[in-house]
Amino acid sequence: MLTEERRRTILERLDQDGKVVAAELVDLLDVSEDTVRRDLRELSAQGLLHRVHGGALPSPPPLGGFAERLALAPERKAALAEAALPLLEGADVIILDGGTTAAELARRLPRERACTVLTNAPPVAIALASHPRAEVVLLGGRLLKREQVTVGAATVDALRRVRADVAVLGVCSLHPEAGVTALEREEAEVDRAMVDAAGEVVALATADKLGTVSPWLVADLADVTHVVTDGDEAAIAQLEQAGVGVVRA
Amino acid sequence: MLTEERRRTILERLDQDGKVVAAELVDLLDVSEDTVRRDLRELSAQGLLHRVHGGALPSPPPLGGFAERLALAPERKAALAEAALPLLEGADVIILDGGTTAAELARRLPRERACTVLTNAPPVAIALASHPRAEVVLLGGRLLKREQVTVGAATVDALRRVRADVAVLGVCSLHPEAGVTALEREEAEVDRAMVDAAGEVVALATADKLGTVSPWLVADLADVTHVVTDGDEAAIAQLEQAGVGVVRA
DNA sequence: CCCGAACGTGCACGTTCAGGCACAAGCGTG
DNA sequence: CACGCTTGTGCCTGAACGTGCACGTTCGGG
Repeated sequence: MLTEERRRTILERLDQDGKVVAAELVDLLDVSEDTVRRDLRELSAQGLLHRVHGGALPSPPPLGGFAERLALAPERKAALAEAALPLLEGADVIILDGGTTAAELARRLPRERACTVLTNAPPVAIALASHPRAEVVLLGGRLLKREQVTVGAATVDALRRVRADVAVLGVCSLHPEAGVTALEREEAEVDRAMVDAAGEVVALATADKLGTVSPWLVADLADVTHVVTDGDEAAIAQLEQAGVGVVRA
Repeated sequence: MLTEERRRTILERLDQDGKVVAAELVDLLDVSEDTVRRDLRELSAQGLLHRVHGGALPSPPPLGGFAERLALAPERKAALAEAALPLLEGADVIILDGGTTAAELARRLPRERACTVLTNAPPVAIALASHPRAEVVLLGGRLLKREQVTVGAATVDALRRVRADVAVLGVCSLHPEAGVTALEREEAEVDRAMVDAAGEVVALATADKLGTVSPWLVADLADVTHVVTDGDEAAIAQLEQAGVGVVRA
């Protein structure tokens, strides 16, 4: 393994996990502890990471649009995103919803993956701007500030002109009977258009969203191909009974 | 095997695997190590790959990315943005271009200002998401990764359906005779649509952009209502002589 | 306060590099 | 055809680089 390649791997790892431990890198990279330390020292000198005893942390606190929500249970969102990746393997055209989990997924899209990603979320678009092969299409519309997604007729209209292989939704609420629901009417409209435009629908739902219901319907459970969740087995069983494929994070 | 053919193979290999190792290329191409190193050196000089000890990695995305430009002379950009604010006072509907200077302007828009802002730049949209009164409309389209703006038919089309009071362009090049020009064809197309859609046109240009010309025409100087710049008096005089209102930052 | 883990430094070894030189093949010119 | 020029290649040598090991030092939790 080339030196610089190894250092890139370290930075990638740091970006994904939010930290790196020297001892773990020894195993991962299959080099001596000395080399790891030298790498960390060098990267730190370049300002690319913040060196601490035993490992390193990201140099500037992970910058990005909505850092507040991003800080909320980041490791669970990361796990969800990671678990959802295999579901996208064959897809050429992917629709990505807004939300922090979807943004996490965008950041983790393998660099060698060539595909077209449609999204209505500026943070997702920015995350994908550094991806070397993805073609990114932003769906225009009025910006919903709290959610940082575009909504409205223009967004829905743009989705009507697309056939995607898969849509990934970071859902607000997911209930075995009520299906996928959202807090905002306009967001639900757009999400519904996404479901209609895609062949498969993947729903990302952290445990706290399972079994809850919000006012606006996005999709019946029958429209959802896979649910990716870290919920407990009871909730998962309910979903599976309803005929949905569940992926455990 | 011909020299160029061999180098092509190296690049192919690099694209495929994400890296090439000098020692492996010796076997693959059946030439001496020296020749491989010479090839790598030459390709590196052409900017087609990134040479490292023991092999090569893909050349990093051409510098001048959004994140890098952000750090470039921030105080001058802030001054320009501040100086441009009074020009927007009466405007209800504002078109904001991409670029770091425009993003700075978005951040400085007074919180009590109620207006509608149209932009094709996700970073600008995110900056405005924290603004309490601005209605933000994002123009959809394909994302130009380096510039972090959307371009293409969809973007231009959306602009055709709008009448704005003023468009603010963070210009690439501004020349007393050639007018406003841009480096990217597609960006120029969108900027031109912005100019057409707006009653007034404000161009933001740091000193280093005055007197320069880029390949793609955005607007004649006659179409520009005001230029905001921190350039020297000589350059400013030239512009004023051409009939443009100049605001000094 | 103590002890183990993490750290920096100096050193040795093998690998990789750059530049100089020689040789051969392709090329245009007289 | 002979000639010299250019280009591409391989080999050589000294220098630079990257890595692992050994040693003594510092750090931080119990």
